[in-house]
Amino acid sequence: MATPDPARPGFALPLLLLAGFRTLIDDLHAELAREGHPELRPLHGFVLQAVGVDGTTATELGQRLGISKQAAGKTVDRLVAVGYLERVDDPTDARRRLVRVTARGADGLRRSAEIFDRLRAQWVDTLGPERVTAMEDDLGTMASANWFRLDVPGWFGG
Amino acid sequence: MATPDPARPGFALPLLLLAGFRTLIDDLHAELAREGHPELRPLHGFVLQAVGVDGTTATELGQRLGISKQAAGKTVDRLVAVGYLERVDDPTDARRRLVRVTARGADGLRRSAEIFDRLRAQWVDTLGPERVTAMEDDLGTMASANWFRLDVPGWFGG
DNA sequence: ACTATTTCGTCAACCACGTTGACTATCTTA
DNA sequence: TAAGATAGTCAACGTGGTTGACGAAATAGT
Repeated sequence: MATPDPARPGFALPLLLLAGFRTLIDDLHAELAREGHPELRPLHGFVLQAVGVDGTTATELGQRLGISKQAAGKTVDRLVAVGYLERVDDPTDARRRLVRVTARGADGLRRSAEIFDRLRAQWVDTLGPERVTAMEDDLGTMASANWFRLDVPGWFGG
Repeated sequence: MATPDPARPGFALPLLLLAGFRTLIDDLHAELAREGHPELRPLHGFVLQAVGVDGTTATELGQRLGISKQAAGKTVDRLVAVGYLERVDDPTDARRRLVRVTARGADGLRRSAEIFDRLRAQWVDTLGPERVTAMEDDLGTMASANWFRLDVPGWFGG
């Protein structure tokens, strides 16, 4: 695995994709920690993004992330505990508890986007703009069916 | 996120890499389940590969995977329970318990390699051989530092 | 208007995977 | 031979996931 067998080329591709993803995510969170967001974990960015500016409920968040409402609720609990999300009562429906991004959450989200832009720029510097856009196009072609499925830990156990 | 903001191009790249990885891993395990290995989870392939044909110990496995010896030991427990690994005493060192891939484990590993080859061939059919090798080359360039770090759940929590 | 159903959130129990700390047994070294 | 390093395990805990059950509140049907 470490040195892929040339007779077994297929094995390198998933490893390379994972390594590329990890590189970006690790760099993102190292920089986020430097910029005042050390508690932000890789999953949190996806969750904040899925909550969105309009807010949601735990049940709908679960649907967006492809996980159960209970799992979504627990994840919201953790984000609330570190100050990135807040829960407010829905005045029009006493069953619902609206989940909203706090100012701190919005700051983390904005910085994440900026850092990702800078990281992509590094890839462009190294590989050239054509190769990066080609990679994005090709991955989009191959992975379009999985675009929305973000139940990331789900495919690694559980 | 679902429709990446063109003004924030950086955000699409990690999502695409993740989606590509997931696509391959999901397809792999769907096919493995069809071929008689439904218990094999995404992590298991990495572990089997890291054990290798010569076997290892839990401690060394942990070092190879970038996780603690305790975590490696627990993962070995699970793989032993489903028949993919076995533990044998080391005749030269009573402290050590050699971890070896069983015949069933070797079968899963062999099938995984074959399936990955077929999946890569699908990518070649869709994208053309040049684009696939370009993607592999470029990812290898960008991600070379992370090649060995497979403590996958580690970057998602814990 | 009243019942029946659906929906939302939560609790509880459980599983997979990771962590650190402590401990025993064994091997190695001074 | 005593001292130190190493292998494996146990325990407690954290994160992230699952299913099942349940009460409270909204909605639908008669």
